Amino acid sequence: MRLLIVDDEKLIRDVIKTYAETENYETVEAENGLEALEIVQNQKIDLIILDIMMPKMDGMTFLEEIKKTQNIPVIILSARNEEYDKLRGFDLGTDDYLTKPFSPKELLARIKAILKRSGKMTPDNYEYKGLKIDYPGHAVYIDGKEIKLTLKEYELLCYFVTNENIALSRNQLLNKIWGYDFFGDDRTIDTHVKMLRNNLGPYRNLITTVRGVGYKFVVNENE
Amino acid sequence: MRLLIVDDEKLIRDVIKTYAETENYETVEAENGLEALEIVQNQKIDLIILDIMMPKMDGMTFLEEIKKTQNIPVIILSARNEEYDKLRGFDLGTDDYLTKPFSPKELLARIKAILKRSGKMTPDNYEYKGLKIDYPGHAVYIDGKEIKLTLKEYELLCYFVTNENIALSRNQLLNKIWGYDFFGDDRTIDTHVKMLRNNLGPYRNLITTVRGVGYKFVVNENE
DNA sequence: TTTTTTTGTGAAGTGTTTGTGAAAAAAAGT
DNA sequence: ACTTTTTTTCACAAACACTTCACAAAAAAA
Repeated sequence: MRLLIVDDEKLIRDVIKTYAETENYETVEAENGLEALEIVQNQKIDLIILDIMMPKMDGMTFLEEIKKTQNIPVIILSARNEEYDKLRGFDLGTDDYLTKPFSPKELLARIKAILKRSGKMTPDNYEYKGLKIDYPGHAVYIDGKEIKLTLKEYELLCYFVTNENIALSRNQLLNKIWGYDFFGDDRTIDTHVKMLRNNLGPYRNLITTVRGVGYKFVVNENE
Repeated sequence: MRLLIVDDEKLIRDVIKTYAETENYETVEAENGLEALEIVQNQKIDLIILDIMMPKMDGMTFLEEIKKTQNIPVIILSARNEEYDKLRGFDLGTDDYLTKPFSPKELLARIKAILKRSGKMTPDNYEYKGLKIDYPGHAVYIDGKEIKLTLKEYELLCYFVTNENIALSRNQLLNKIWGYDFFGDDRTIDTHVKMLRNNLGPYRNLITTVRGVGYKFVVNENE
C-alpha cells in the first residue's frame, strides 16, 4: 500500500510519513505538483495526500491533471481559511479533505476509511482451494502445509493473485515486481515462474502461459 | 466473552448474534444508546459492536459517554456514505470500524483481532509453552528459570510476542524499538536477534528469519 | 514438413543477505 | 577514573537468491 505525500513543507511530510509507517504504509514524497505528477505516472500509488497550496504547480491543477487519466483517491489538505471555491468539483465520493491543523490520528482514520472504501485495503490473507497466502506472515500454505518461497517467488505469487484471470506481460511483471529500474533480461521471469510452479506442486497449473505475452493466474470463478 | 450488540435494527442484531454464537461468544443486545449505556454500567462487557446511526441516543454520543469511564474496545458500524467527521476522536488503538454492508466473516475476524489485541494490552504476562514473560517484573523465564536479557533483547522479545506470526521488517523493528530518531545500521538488529536467540536456548527457533524482509516470531496456533 | 519463434528447464556464475565472532564505542556501575 | 556491561559497528564466511546462458521442447508460421 503506497501513499504519495505532496506538500511543500518537509516537516508536514515527515509527520505524515512517520504516522503512515506505523500502519505499514509505504510512502513516497513530492514537494510540488510537477514532482507529484511524475511520480504518479511512473509508480503504483494507491492514495494521494495532497496539500492544496504549493509553489510551481498547485494542488488543484495537479488534481485536475491526475483525474483526467487515473482514479486514485485523494485526501486534500487545506488551511482553515482557504477559499472553499477551490474545492469545487472535487469528488466527494472517492476523495476526502482535512483542514490544517489536523490530528495525525484523524488522518490515519481517513486513510483507512478511503482505502477500505475504494476496495484497496489488502485483506490479510488469500485463499483458493488449498492454496493460502498469509500476507502478514509472508507465508504460503498448500493444503495446510507451509511451502518455502523466496522473496521474488512470493512477490510474484502475490501479484498474480491480485490479478486473477488477467494476462500479465513480462514487462508488467518486471515493472511491478522488479521495479522500473531493472534493466535485466525478460527471461529471468520465466525462471522464477518455473520455480514458483515447482513450489506450487499440485497448483502449478494455476499459472498458465499466454504465448507471445506473458503469464496468467487462472482460477475458476464458479465454485 | 460477552459482546454487546447495539443497533436499532433487530435483523442486524440477529445476524450478528447468530454468527457470534458460532464462535461461542455470549451476546447482549441493545436497541439504542440509552439502553446500551445501562447494560454497560451493570454488566461485564468485553466488546461493543455499535451502529453509529440510532434513535434516542446515537452511537457517537454513547461512545463519548462510555469512553469517559471505561475502556471497552468498540467496533463501529456505519453506512457507507456517512460523514467521516463523526469518526473524530475514535481511538485507532483499541477500536475498529466497518462500513455496512459488511460480511459476517469480516466482522468475526475483527472481533477476534480486537479481543486478541486488547487481551494482550492488559495482562501482565505472556506464556507460550515454557517461555514466560513477566511484564511488570521485566523478567523472562524459560521452563521456570529466569534468563537474563539486556534491555534491547527484552524489548525485542516483547515486540516479537505481541506480533506473533507477523513478518517484521528491520525498519519496523528499528522504528518501534529504537525509535524514529535512530539513524544507525540495519544490521544492528541482526546482532541483537543473534543474542536473543542464544538466550532463548531451546526456544531459539521461535524467531525465524524471513529472507529479504526481516524476522518473524512463529508460534503454533493450534494447541 | 520444415523453419522460425517462443517457452521450459537444468546448471553455472554472480551477487546479495544473513550468521557470527570480535572489536570499538557508549553507557552504567563502582 | 576505572571497570563492567551493553550497544553498535565491522569483517568475513556461509548460505541462499538471482540472473544468465545454453539447449531442449513446444507452438506457430512458412
